[in-house]
Amino acid sequence: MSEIVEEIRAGLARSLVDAVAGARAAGALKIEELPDFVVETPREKENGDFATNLAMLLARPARMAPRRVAEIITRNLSLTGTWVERVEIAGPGFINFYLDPAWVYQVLPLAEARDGNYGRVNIGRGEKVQVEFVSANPTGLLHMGNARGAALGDSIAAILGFAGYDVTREFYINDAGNQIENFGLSLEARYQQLLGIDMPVPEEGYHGDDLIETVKGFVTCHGDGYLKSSAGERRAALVKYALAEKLAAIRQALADFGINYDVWFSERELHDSGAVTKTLQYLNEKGYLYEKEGALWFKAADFGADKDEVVIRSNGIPTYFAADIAYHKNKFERGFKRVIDIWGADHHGHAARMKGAVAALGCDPDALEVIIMQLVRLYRGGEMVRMSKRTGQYITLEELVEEVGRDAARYFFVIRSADSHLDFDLDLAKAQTNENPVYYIQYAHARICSILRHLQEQGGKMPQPGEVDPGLLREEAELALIRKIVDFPEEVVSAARGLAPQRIARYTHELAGLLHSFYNSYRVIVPDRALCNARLALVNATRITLRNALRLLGVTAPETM
RNA sequence: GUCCCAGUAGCUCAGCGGAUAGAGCAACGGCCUUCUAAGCCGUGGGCCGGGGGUUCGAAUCCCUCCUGGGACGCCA
Repeated sequence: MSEIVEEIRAGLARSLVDAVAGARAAGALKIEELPDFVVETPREKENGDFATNLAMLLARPARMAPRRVAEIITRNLSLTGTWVERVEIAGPGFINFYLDPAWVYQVLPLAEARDGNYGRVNIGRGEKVQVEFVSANPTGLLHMGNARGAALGDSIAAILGFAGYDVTREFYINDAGNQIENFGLSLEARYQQLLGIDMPVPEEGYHGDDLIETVKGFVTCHGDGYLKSSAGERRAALVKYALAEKLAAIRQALADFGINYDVWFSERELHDSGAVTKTLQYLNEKGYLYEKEGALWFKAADFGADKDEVVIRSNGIPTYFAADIAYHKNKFERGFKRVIDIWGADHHGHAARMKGAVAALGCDPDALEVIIMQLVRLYRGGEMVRMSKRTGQYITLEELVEEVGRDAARYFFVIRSADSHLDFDLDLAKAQTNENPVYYIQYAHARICSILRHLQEQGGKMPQPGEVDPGLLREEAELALIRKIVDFPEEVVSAARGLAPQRIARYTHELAGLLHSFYNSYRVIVPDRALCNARLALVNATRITLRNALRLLGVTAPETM
């Protein structure tokens, strides 16, 4: 069974195409080709259940007034065997379709039958997509930017999966390069300090207190033995130990945040396997590299970027960019048709050059989609919480989850589009009041579960599909709720197309609102057995939809609160 | 200086080519002998930053200017 709205929409579109063809054959419309029209749901329900702009688009090519075109189309329209009861021409030339109100009732048995899969669509057709997100330096703990990226990335991946894509979640471990050098120097300084030797943490190093703890652990394992080693050996040992620890901590923090990756990809391995060198060789053979001032540059500007970028420094060490090119080559070699990277706003200059590199590799640059995520600002008590990564003064993901809870954190991070700066109000996220949208939504789910529990306590049973007559649901609040449930698969499509979890976040809030409205006006468990069954089917479908939508956001749907 | 993002109700933001621009919060007034009041109902509230253009139609697309944030490294 296909999705309800889509089926009707497709049916109407077909009828419209036939109508235009008929009118053209009869000589009533003189047009060359069919414009790209839409069948959409009007905002105002007085304008029908569906509407099309077809007549307005045909007005110019047909050299006729839009309403006149609409008349011709409607006269040629065949709607037998559809839900359409009435067609009207309105406004500047819209054709509005009014359906038999019963069309929405189909969703109740559908949602119940599909259960956890209600809302699942198949626009992806099994296409392989990779979502790479967070990819934080394994030199410290996760900060708010990482946290937002985590929530966004996981939710986008979940939505794409629900929309029929074959999704791989991937974390790129930056375990090579300059910051690892700095990391080593910082660890070394802490090591010496702990053992009574004065050595400052370098200016460019990592100043967070967490490194002191890490090194304490190292000392517990290895003692002061490395004081006598060469600096290189000492740093290597410290880095190896600390990387393993930090990575484990990051993994744990993400798992506690409800996020599990399919692949953890090491940058180090790209270097060790020779992939970086090979990729550069390839680009060089193609003539996309050149030397300047002792360094090797990639001609990014030839591929639409604003400037070229260094791939090998004059000291002979490849840059992060070089490794990233090799990484993306590897991604496409693994067969991903779409590669989605989620980066912080501070990397945005890098996006055009990376796409350029993808093009230079002979891949379609549009297959790489870079989502640039704007900054997060934390507020507490109405004041902005100041943070500095350099000094290590920042709130970590663990601390955030501990303070506001996982569900609130996940929800707040996806409520805004990635494009927008996010003001995260810690007090609001913690509030157990109606101001807090997370509780509002979860409460709707818990309320339904409470009704179902109540039913059970009274010895009642959920109705079998044959025992439900949805036609009994005629109240405004009931119809609005059903209509919203019907919309869910469409929302999934929009969210997947736009890589926009905020649409789902919004949807859950609207659906919860309609449930609360209904709940306050009508009782579900009523003596009228038939009405009771219909309403049970309604709230159960709401429960399923709410739970499925929340799952896409990584937010739990509690049964009691 | 160049590039990116944003500018819509008092505040935080949706809407991104369609009909009378929406939601939450805040403000004000109501609703619990009821399946959870962490809830509901009602009331106000807007030159969609300014100016041009494209279009039958613009908050939405184009140009330009203004304001705020960010990026412009042989860091990642």
